[in-house]
Amino acid sequence: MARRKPRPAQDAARSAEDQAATAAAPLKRGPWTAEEDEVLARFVEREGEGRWRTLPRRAGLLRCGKSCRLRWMNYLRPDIKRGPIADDEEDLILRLHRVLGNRWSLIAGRLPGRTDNEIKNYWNSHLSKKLIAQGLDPRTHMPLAGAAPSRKTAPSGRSHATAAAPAAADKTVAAAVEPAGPPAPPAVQPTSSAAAAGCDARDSPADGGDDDFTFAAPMRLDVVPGFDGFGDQFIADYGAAARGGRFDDVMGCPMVDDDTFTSFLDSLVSESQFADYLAAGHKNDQGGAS
DNA sequence: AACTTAGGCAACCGCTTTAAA
DNA sequence: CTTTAAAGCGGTTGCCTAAGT
Repeated sequence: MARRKPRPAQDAARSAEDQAATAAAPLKRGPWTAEEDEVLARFVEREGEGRWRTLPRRAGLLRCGKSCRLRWMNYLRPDIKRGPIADDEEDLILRLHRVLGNRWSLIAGRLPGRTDNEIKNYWNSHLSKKLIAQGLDPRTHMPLAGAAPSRKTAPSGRSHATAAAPAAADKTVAAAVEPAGPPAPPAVQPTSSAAAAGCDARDSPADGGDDDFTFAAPMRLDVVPGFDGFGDQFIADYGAAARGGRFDDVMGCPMVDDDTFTSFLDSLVSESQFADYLAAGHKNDQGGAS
């Protein structure tokens, strides 16, 4: 692989606020040192998370706030789980990805101690290749051979450069998947401008979690084993949601609410839990979630 | 042993959303 | 209502290193 040239000095690309926040101090980039880690960890433990923009100045770090937040979230947080992804975690990632697509933060939210970045990297470097080796399209989880050619799915609906320039880590995947031709529609094809504009599964910072959910992207619930009926309703709901609404206000009908969806995600932890979930009567949730 | 290639992963970037002013 | 700050997200980049030649 041709090694990429080091990035040019990108201070010009830094946001104005970042520059202002650091008051002309040259920002340090690249890998964090142990000393920086210690300063940041101590500061966050003392002052708490938040106010990332001004944190570097207050903590005496020559980093931008974004960098500090990322370092804390992905590496320094005390609840980060170290070590390789276990088999059951891998299985759960696969299940969740099959339903959620590239919503790494949502997937990470179901794997305690794992970060979205870690899962994203693991997916790109391991799992996508594993699926390809199994003859499955890593984006749709559908068979590659004989399957309708897959769309360059951009689940978030705002994949700026993705379609034109696949990530380096994804080049193999793209090469393996792309030649098939024109894309296939996702299971739920959003058609409205709202969907096209990218209603996102982004969590609200205020609620701090993944229990506040809107959709724009393909949801592959039809490929979830044992998803007859219940899945149809989910898909219908998601389709409606994707067309601009939320679960509880789409078309004026009682829809699957956020708690139900959260419950469903929880059920993906294992086949047995999923079976329990269905057995517990959630098939009826479509009529009116509690 | 020297060099090249490819994989893994940490870090960065651009963008969007939300809340506060 | 508008503007701005803060936070978060997914995609992308590039460094490091193991494996291959």
